Amino acid sequence: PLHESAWKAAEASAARGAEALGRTDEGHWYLTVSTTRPETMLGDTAVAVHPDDERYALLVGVDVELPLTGRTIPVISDAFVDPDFGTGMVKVTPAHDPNDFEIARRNDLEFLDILTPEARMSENAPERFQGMGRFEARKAVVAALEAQGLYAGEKLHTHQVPHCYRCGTVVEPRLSEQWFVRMAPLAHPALQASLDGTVTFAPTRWKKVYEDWLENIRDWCISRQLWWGHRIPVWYCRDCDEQVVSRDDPTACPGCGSQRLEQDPDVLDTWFSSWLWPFSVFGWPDATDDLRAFYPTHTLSTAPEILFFWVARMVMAGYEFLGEEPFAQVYIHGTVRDKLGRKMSKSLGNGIDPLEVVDRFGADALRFTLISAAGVGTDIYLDPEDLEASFAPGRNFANKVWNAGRFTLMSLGDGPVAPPSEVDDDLELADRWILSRLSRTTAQVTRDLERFRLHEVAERLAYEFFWGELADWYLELVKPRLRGEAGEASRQAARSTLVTVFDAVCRLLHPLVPFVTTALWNRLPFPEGEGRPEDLIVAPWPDPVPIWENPEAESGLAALQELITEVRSLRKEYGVKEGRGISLEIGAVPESFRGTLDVEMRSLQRLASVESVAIGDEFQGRIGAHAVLKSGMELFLPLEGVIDLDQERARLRGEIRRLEGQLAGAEKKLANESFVSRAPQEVVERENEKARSFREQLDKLIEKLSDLEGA
RNA sequence: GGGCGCUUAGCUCAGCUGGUCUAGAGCGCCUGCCUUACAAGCAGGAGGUCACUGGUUCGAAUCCAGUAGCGCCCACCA
Repeated sequence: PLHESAWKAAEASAARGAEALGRTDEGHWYLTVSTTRPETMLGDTAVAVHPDDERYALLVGVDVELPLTGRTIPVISDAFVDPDFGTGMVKVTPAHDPNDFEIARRNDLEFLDILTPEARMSENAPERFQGMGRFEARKAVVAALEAQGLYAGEKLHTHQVPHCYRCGTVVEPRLSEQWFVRMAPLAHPALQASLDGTVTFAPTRWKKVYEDWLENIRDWCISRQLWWGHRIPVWYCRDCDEQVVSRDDPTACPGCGSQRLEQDPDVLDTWFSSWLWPFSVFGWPDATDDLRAFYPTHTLSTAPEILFFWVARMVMAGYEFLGEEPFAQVYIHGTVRDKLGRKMSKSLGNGIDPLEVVDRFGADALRFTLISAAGVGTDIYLDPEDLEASFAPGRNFANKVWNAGRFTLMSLGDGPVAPPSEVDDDLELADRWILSRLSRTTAQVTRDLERFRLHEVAERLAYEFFWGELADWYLELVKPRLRGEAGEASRQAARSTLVTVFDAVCRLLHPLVPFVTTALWNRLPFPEGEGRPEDLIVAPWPDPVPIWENPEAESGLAALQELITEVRSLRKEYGVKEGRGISLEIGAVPESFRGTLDVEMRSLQRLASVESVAIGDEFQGRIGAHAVLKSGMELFLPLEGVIDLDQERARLRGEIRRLEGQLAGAEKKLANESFVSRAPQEVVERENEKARSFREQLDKLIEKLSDLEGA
């Protein structure tokens, strides 16, 4: 209800479309406001409108009677109010709403706390409501308004209310006294550290998030009403106004000498101790050796949701207490989520028990799986219901390392191992190849680790290098040599190479699969005269060895692989049983591959499972499987009686179609004037080379096909 | 409401400075193998209009804009 003195203004306002205004049958003016929490009206100390809202301009400053309370409160204006929401008029409850609290501070309003800590109506509420719970009071207030004919009705309004993260109870804001830390002076150096690159973030997008928060820094409430924690070191004197802040428990008030001191019942926010972590773990505030040796640290690895709570505050504390940043890099890893995208958490109970994973798949499998899933800036989705799907690959890899390691140790035997430099002259293609691959892999993996590209490390080092190159090819290639079948010099060269490579790969893999690599490395013989580090975990990280990098060995072995793979593929295509010995004929051998072929003849026979290999080009008119490799090399498997000619023709046609497509693509590019003139020379050259190779293969295949058409 | 991210094979995801990408891996699937390191394995295979539309460029999964869908974080209007 409005005081009669304001009725004139009300009438004028109503003419301007003031929606909140109404009039009783008796002609009394009143205001209607809406709320989702009717009981809070008992604590209202104003009604607010927007300063630019013409409809209500005349009413600002008038008094209204607040029903049920006997109190009179003013209409005020504040920019917070949204004129387009509801009637454009808001009730203001400073003690029980954060926004209203701010409005009250700006407008010098009263604060009336009508709730007890237990969320019952306090002595500040009208007597008839005192002691009621808030929900009970809500009903009672509505009923009381209704009884007085002051209730305008209700309307559905969907909004979100804060709930306790543990018990789900609706949280009511309530005025209280808390300790705060003034943050602006602390934030400044922490912001500067990011701006000037002293502290960097990976992925880089977190840099902006960090800086935005510090630029809009708010004071930090450090009081917590919890049972556990560091108690706030403040004592209040019961006999005077003195407050004592002290490290030691004071016994008497320094102001009046009273002994009646009472410590603040609250405890400190957990982060108030956690932000000291980078140096408190080293014994700070004592100037310990550890602190000198290890502070500042290098990289902090942490989760995105505590970037502000913890990371930013550690940087602040670092500068504040030690004058130096606590770490140079912050790596923000992904969050592990369940199938529905929910963060795995104890309270949701949607997590995976790491101990169960360790039990079923092994600790290395757990670690490896998470690393191989850790794409930069991406979350990790795992299905708690299907651990097999998530962790089997990790277990399989660890198992592979174990088996390859067992084989390595067994094959090396006991004799002394020569350092690689001493067997240099005896190194064979496979040795030179794997050393070359090792050096390149080392360089790549080191770079990937430095850039936190952990999943790339898993892919390149574990799958491509260890499994795909070392286990699948090198170990297979050197088996006979390790058995001594190619002579002692060859055996020693292979042993030396294998020890070198296995030692290095254990060091590289150690961060991914620490347990299995340690178990193997401890038993790995070391070359004569080479010092053995104390333990794998402290063994120096391998460096790339540029003199090992050997493009000829790599291309030679690649050609050998292609040859072997093609033979295997053809055998399979025509269902040639494992046991059945067949012969292989190779033609058009490139000059550069002749030497390799001679030397690796045995490897070829063994790995392609062919009984004999002949070099020649008398394939014309003969029945069998034909193929042409990238280098133009031709191969022929005489399979008369086994091969189905229709199938062979179809296969050749398929090959021809594939090559024609590739050739067409390359030729189209090369026919494009602007490609030839604008693309870098080497790109054009490469395209030319591709086209040439496609054409050569194509010509040969077409010839073979036409050869068969007549048969 | 503000900010950010994602969309590529049946599934989970790589693909960095545009050109070896007619696009890879693991799992799953098909075929053949218990080959004295490994069947949790070996060998061979099938499977993709790179969400859509437009733009930039000699050239786009990749860069830009828009659209659709999915998701995360922060704030929260009585």
